[in-house]
Amino acid sequence: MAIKRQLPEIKRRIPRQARAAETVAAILEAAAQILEAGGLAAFTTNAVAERAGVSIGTLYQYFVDKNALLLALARQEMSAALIEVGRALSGAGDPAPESRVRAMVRAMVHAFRGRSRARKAVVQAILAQGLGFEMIGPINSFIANIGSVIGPDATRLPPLAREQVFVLSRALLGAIRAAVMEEQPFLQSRAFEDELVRLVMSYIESIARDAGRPL
Amino acid sequence: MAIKRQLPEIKRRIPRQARAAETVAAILEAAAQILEAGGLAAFTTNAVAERAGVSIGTLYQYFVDKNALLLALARQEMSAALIEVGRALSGAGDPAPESRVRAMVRAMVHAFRGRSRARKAVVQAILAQGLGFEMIGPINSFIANIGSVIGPDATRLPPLAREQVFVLSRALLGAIRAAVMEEQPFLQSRAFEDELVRLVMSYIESIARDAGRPL
Amino acid sequence: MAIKRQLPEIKRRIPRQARAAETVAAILEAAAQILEAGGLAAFTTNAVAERAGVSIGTLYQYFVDKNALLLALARQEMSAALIEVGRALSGAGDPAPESRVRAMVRAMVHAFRGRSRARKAVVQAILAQGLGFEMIGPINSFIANIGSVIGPDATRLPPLAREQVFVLSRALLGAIRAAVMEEQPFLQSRAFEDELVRLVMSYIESIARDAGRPL
Amino acid sequence: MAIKRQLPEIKRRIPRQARAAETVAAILEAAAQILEAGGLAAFTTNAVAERAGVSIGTLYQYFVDKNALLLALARQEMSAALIEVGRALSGAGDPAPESRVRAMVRAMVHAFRGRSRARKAVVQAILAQGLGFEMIGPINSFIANIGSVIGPDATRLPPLAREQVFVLSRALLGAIRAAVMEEQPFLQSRAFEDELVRLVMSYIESIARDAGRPL
DNA sequence: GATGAATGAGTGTTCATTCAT
DNA sequence: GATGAATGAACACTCATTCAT
Repeated sequence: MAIKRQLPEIKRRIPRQARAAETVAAILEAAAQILEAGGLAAFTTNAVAERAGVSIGTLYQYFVDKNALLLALARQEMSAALIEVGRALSGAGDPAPESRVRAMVRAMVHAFRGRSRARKAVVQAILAQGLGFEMIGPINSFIANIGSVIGPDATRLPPLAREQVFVLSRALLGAIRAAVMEEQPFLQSRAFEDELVRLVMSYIESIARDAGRPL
Repeated sequence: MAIKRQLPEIKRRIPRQARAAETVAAILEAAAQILEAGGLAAFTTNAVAERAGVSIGTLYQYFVDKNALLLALARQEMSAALIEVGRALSGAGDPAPESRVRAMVRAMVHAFRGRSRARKAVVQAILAQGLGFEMIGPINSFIANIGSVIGPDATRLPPLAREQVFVLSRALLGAIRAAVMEEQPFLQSRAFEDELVRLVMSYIESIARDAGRPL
Repeated sequence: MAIKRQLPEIKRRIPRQARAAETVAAILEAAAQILEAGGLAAFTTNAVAERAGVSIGTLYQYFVDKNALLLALARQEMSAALIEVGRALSGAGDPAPESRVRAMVRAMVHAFRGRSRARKAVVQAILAQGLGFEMIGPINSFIANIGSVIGPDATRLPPLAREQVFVLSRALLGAIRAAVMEEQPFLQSRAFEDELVRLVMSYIESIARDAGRPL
Repeated sequence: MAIKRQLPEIKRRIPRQARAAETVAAILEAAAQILEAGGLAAFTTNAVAERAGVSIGTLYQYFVDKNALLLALARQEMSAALIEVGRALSGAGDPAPESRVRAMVRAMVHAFRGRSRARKAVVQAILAQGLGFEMIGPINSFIANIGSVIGPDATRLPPLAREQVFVLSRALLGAIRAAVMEEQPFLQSRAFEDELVRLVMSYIESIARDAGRPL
């Protein structure tokens, strides 16, 4: 059994009181706003503290350094996005494969829409540190089981191979991410959604065909 | 007190002498090395000048500012990658669609391999400035005509729609980029290549099918 | 890459604590000393901070930029000089016109004596920015009413015309300034004072005569 | 007899050939243009050389350093102004004192009008170096004899005292200079000219009266 | 003589972080 | 716990000046 790599202590202290929790929330919200408004360039600890209405000293009481703040924000935003996607998928009405894929795609596009500059900056910073893996992990495992999620019991696909999970998840995320970052006007259009669905469906169908179990 | 009328020129002077050309090359090479070794964080004008073996003043004789240097590097790296891909594609022996796609995929993976951190940093910085479009433009137009490149004359596809070009190019690039950035061990494996080919082929086939011209 | 959204505020923060006020005073005093010792050429933010015994960061905590520091110093020096002149004038014993003019002239010469290089540099810098009007404003309005200040109630002059105020104030200031700048040995002599008084008195008398109300 | 203080060598070489003289002229003209367009801040040796159409090396062939260039320019501009004033005075028609003073005043205002920014910058720089005396010397001696210039033979005044010359010249110059530097709209108005004339005339008359020789 | 590529000390300014109060 | 004044290393960038060609 692999030893869990202990991540370096992120928080200086665990907030035990209601007030402390509020303070942390205020700081994170301020960080997101600053990021949204001015990008990574405007993201300074002093600016965040000021907007949060706390002193710079207080900020450092809860976050060891600037990076810890960024990481905490990244985790918060990512998990929010994942929850949204998960909810969309579990509540899908039509059980047809394509309907479920479409629901997922729509949820992802939606999740990446609001506060796009903040998310973009966070993603950028995270990637720059090579921590992308940690953050994308949940999405990864989610797509790994896409076969079972999609197919009816009879034609259920076996779990995808490592490379297949990788290619599918990164291709999908990559296309959405690029649309967000380049601020493409068609980001929320039906046509774009259609093509994303086509991307996923055709890939899965190809795998299913090769496995002798066409959907 | 630091405000100056600054004409919007990119290069400060066009190198007319052999020595100057060498200097520019040295600076660009140094920039790539610094980026490769330490990422965007280590990319300071002073560090680049020092590694290039020139004074900081000389660096500024050829690049208006730090950003211009980054842009110049980006253009250089991008065009190098594109040339590699183009060559691979034009020189493909087997005219079968899948062979050609495979050649392209292989060239792209190859192109993105060496000096990955430098390329990563460059790409990151470019995207952060919203200049992604300019840099990715050539790749875009390349994929836009993929239909005609791939199909036999009889079944030649019409040019892809804007959203289709976008989704296909970004999905493919996104998957490769992620593999590079996350330093995935399978980056150059046959399995990974196979899946990338599958991604492209299944997508194109799906379009062809919808257009009533199956490959 | 050095571009930032900068709100147009002059002071970065209003000093709320005693220590802060001391720091600001120390910086201003240091600035005056540096200017006095080496003129505008020696006036660098680093030099000022060092002489003030604070870090460069502290200096920037109280002054947005070098210019703001210069402006603050200018305001301080100017108002000090004006207060001196005002005091001299209000406290004059002899109400005879010439006595009052002499008191004013003496106060101005006195005010411009100490720390002449500092004042000179400050004035120079202010003028270079076209802010001369703002700084000289108080002196202007002071001289504008010189007629009423000087004359007995019966012969009180009407307010001077714009051009008259200008010529009289600039002529007087110009002569004093030149004596200071050229370090004329007679700066504080009685003879020099006499001639300045003559300059003002003869000008005013000429105006009074034209207005039909000889003093 | 006082030993003439040998001014530090200004020119590196005395231009002996026509071409060299042209080059020097071009550089000085370029310097004036740069100064006029962008003030002292834009006045860099490289900018001057470029506008003059010569290499920076050539500029340094004729001027030891930046300061020498500035000084040369100052001398040129000053003497041009003086010549203008002298011409105006010698060619005056009406011999009445006030007419002659008016001619002089008008010439001075005129001389300081064109290329005001350049002159302003030059004056500023000169003063900052404490070389004001050298430059204003000619003007000084000009005003010293104003008495004899003005009065008819019978009432000719004796030469003014040192302090009187100083006060009159500096007062007049100061008023004009201030109007130029503050870019006063009335600079060329008749009203302004009238007041300058009044300033000079009333001062001279006062002296004449004290000397028992009213004009 | 002329050129212009190269130099590098020096400037203004930022911002993450500390610590005395 | 909270504050915010103070710190100072680090950075981008300028420009007068030199000197090999």
